[in-house]
Amino acid sequence: MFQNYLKLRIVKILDKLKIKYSKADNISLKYPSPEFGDYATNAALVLSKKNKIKPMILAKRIAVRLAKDKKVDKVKVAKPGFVNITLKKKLYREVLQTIQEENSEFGSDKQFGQNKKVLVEFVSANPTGPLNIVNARAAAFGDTFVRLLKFLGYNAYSEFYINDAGNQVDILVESVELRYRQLSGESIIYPEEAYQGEYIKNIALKIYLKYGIKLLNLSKKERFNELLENSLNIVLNEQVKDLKKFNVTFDNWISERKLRDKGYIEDVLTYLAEKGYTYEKDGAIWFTSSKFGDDKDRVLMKTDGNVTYFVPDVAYHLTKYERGYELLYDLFGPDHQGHVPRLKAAITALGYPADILKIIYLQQVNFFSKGKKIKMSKRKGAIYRMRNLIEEVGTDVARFFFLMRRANSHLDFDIELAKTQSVENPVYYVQYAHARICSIIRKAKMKNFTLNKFKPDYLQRLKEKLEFQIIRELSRFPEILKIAAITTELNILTQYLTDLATLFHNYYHKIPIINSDDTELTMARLYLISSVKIVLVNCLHLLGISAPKKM
RNA sequence: GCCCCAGUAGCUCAGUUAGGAUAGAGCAACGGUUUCCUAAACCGUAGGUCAGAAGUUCAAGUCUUCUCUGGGGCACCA
Repeated sequence: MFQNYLKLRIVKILDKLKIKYSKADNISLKYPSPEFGDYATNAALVLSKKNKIKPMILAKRIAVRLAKDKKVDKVKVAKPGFVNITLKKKLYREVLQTIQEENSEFGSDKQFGQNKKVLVEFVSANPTGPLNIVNARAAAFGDTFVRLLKFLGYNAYSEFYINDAGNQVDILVESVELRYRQLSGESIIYPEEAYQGEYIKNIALKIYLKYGIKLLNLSKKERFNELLENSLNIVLNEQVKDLKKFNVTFDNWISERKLRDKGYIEDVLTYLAEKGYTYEKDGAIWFTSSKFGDDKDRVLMKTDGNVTYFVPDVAYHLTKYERGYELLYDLFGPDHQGHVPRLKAAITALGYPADILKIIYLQQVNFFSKGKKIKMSKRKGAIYRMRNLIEEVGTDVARFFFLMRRANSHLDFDIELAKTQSVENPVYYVQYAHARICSIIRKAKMKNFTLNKFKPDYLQRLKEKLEFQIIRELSRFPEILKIAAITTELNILTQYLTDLATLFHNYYHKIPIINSDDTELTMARLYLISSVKIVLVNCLHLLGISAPKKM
């Protein structure tokens, strides 16, 4: 909370001392280990050479001035030239008051995002079957990321792109038709190329219950369209249901079919051709993507007259630009990485800035059950459904597990571990900290301690080292959120929660919070732990995880 | 062959917009804590050539180059 303030102070001091500095010097202001103080800066180390002053001497000069600041308690200079800053205890108390006043808004900073219009696209699964556990990681990550951006003052939207056109959809309809015919009494050998999953039978059954054998009387084209509409609806509804169970909602749904109907495909082909970025070879139409940083040129239209998957995707991304977003995030699996250079090439070719498109790669998730890796193949119907995962381990646990690791790391998800409700499971650890605080507050109420009678002066009674450590951790929350948003490393949030929970559990064991003989001290401590509660709740909420009052 | 990601304790992983001080957690191992607000917890001990090498720097797990190992990607599939 005080980082900005101290940064400005240091800059002012450097000016006064006539010390040369620039942004490139990377002056840091970090949280050192507690023994050194609250903040530490390397300014003297970084600037000594440029200004021809020994680091220790420069550090001392900075320290002397900094010590006079009204928020600073003491400043110490250490070994090579660090300046360690300790803030006044009064500020610690103000942190708690800020948290209580801002409550569910604590940590938010509407200035930070400057209302920038941001789009985050994720999941975007084919509507050819239920969502699987690979989609689940993207769902957890994307949803949390959007919540975070919104909290930080971005005008952020989540979007699901429905790939409801092309080959796979045709196979879906054909598969459903065969199952439908089987239900109608025809004896049909179900081919291997068709989708094998049980869900195809369910779709066919639903359609059969709705229409009976009526569809068989329709023309081939009409039947296809009926089956298509119905199948897509059923599958999409199921996907939405699963996402809802996973606490994931989307602001926008975009249909590829509708983009095609509106003529966006032809537009892309025309634009590229007009600019001279296409040519014909071997009966296909190619895009000169190699001119824009791609390895080689890519086919836009195949010899059979159909466009490749690439074209509607470009069309779709164009709409993102046309809709006025200033920052775009795509969450992709590792299998899409080869696809990105050509996408960016097309965007550049069409005159849009490709650099505002940020790709976040979510590495593969390996699921283990009883030490064995679970294998999946959609075609064979051997999928591990997102719904099954939610039913097995619960939304809270699943979301937390997905967000424990960096996006760039492969994730080993141990189902058995996730199911255990014990120490090993970090989710329970964090939630339990919250439940425990609620329990203490309940207990306190029974003994007639409520915060209604609280007075700020009572906070002066907080003197324990651990209490200051906790407040220090709480004061970091707003900065933690910003770092997470900028780096797109959401594991910082789960990490933070675990750290805060540890501090609290620790405190609980060492220091009795309710002390019937000392009302003021009890009040102060209740105020402290209810502040911890607020931060836990706010952070859990960003992660889409519940904060139970009892466990 | 080319491109992307990873390699840190026995295991799973952190190590932060920006290179800083003695590299941290959890699990597993070993030892301890229960008249007390939830033991779903807490405390302590042990555990490391940060894959390897060279370089840049006052300072490298972090940056650069090379090598090794693992995963993924290199379609007129989506």
